[in-house]
Amino acid sequence: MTFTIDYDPREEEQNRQNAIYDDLNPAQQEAVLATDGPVLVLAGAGTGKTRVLTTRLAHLLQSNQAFPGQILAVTFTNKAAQEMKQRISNIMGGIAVEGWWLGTFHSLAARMLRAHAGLVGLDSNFTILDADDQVRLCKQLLEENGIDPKKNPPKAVADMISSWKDKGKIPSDVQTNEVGDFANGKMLLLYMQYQQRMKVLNACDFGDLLLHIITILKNPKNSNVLEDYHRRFKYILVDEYQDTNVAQYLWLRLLAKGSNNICCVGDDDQSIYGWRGAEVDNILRFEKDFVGAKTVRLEQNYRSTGHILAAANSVIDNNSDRLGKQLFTDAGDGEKLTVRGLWDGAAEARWVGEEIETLQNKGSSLNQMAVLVRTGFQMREFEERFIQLGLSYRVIGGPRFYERKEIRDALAYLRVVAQENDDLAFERIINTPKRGLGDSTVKTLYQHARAKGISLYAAVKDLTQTEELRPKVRATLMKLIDSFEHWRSLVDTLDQGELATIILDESGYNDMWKADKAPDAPGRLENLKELVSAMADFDSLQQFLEHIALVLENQNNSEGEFITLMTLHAAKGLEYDTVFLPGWEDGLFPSQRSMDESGVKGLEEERRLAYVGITRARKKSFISFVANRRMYGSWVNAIPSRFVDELPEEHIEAQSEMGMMQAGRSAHWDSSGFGQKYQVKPKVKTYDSREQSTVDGEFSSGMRVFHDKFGNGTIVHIDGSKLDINFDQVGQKRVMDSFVQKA
DNA sequence: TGGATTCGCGTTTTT
DNA sequence: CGCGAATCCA
Repeated sequence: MTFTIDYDPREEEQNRQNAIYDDLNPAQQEAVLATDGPVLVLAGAGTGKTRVLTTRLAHLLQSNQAFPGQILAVTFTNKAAQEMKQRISNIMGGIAVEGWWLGTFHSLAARMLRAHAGLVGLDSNFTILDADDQVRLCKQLLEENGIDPKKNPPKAVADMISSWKDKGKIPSDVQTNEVGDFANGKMLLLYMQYQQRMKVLNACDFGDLLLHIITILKNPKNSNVLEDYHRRFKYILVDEYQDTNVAQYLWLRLLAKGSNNICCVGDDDQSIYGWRGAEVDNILRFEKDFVGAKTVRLEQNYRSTGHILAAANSVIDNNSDRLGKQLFTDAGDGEKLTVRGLWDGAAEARWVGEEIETLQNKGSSLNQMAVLVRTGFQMREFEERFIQLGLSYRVIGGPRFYERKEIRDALAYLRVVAQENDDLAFERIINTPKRGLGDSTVKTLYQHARAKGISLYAAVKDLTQTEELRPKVRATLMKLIDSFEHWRSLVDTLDQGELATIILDESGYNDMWKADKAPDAPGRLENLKELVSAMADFDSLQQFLEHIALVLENQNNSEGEFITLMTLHAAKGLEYDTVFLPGWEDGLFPSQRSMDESGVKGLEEERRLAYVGITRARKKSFISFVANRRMYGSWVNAIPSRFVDELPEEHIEAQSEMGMMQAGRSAHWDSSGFGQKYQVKPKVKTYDSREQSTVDGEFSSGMRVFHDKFGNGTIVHIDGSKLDINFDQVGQKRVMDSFVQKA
């Protein structure tokens, strides 16, 4: 494999600096130079992790300890991989480098699996299914097994299967006590059926990429394959090690057994992917599994100023489950964090907008600012405000290009061309655009396919040879098959962009949108054009399909100045001068769901997320929370996050808008500011109809308030009970009477 | 079969 | 509130 990187001589000097070891502190040097044997680098936020890993790689090459292709460098995100490639290429003088093994777990595993697909009963041109395909497949399986998809959501089934795969478990590895009574206790059966279907579809999901390759490498029959990789990889480097799951760990361990030269860099305090199967325990296991492992700690933070680091340290200190690091900085105190309470989300967005403009007026660049939210829906309010203010912004991790309906449809056509067994893709477009093939036809086709154990596409071919279908339907299907055969014959002669254009025209898909008078139809046609031009960058159709399945990137960011808007998860590994952290309300952040599902563990992971958020800032962090947040079109009364309480006063500058917060005799903010320590407990009087008496209570997070258009007659749910509430809203003040309606 | 309309429910986080 | 899915009607 070859990749070429644009070489910018202006960057050369700066990038060469990355290779100068004298410039590193002693701990960093140790991590770079200890090339023999296993090394675990426990590195805090902003301690130069990436730099150490990159320098180590460069050092291995420059000292001729390894050639390109002998180093396996695994990153967590594709972006990190690109960055690493860029930096190393610059260090090495911008040459094209042959034989690189650098990328995410999934892309590297996919590459390995293509080479050995036959060993697990797949063709090397297997399709990679995305999350949506997985869910649809699960739904089909539920229906086939007569399990109610309403009680047992297909998404939950897919999640459960994925979590087994994350743990490196094939169906026979699953213990009976792991199954539970979900899906009528048939989860294991569903998992087996799911895997069978994947073989028929000649497909893999994300988890399979790793799982299959582990299965292959573990099997003594394939010892030659494993030995081959052992010979090949002299050094293994892993970034963001705290986020590896068990499957990834097993994969690494198998590959590292050869040379025993493995270097993992991670920070247990930044482990934020537990919900996806990441295990911090992998760090602990490392020292047990790789005997004689050297552990290096990086504790000097070069990113943030004193107050920011102290606040972050103090928050993370509330976690009990830590390996323990104490970060320090020489950068001076800098500015205190600003903590602000506001009335509602709109006010919060207005305030953030003001602060941004103030910073801009002082000469700060938008490129050095970011707004980091807990969940995606929080973004909307900021976008609206930024548009009003004319602030350029960019959203990372929002609705993705490749998840748009029109793009997925177009891809489905291409997938069927590339691989005719891809039932999920075929089903998606069999009647798109409308061809008069309805549910009942598809059902007949599926019945035939199931009965004969063949794919949907093959079933169509079969049935069009018989008299079973209505003549009109039969003719339509024959035409469709002919089209696909035709397009497939063009794969080798046309480039994939041209092919896509032909398919979109001949299938009538473009026409469908041209005829559509919906306001978003022209935009969809634009997106399709964009898709075609994006395809030009790839060597083959299959390569393109694999790229989009694994590398779900957003459109590349244009030139100019933008403030970045993204989730805390997406902010991993990034840094900005100024960071805004809105929505610090209990239930939102920490997320209620995380706490309900995982208890203290969940809470600690949320706290690590807070730690990640604060430590993204070099110079200044703004934290905010609101009293009222709109969710699902109704209002939720919120109380400040417990993480706000955990910020030490000496590092904080607290602001409040008490005039706005004061609220009659019920829901109110403590007028002494943030109460004892920022905590604010709105109070509510309730009338309990069973007790026939009035009770004083506190608003808790998660209570839902449904306003009618007058602001009255609203309902609050607490643990299933309902309250009717009357609001008198005068200006910003509100008075609330409540009584229990039903318990 | 397809279009129109109502219904019901959701929002963590993502490779 | 807003979207996809189920349901209803031509």
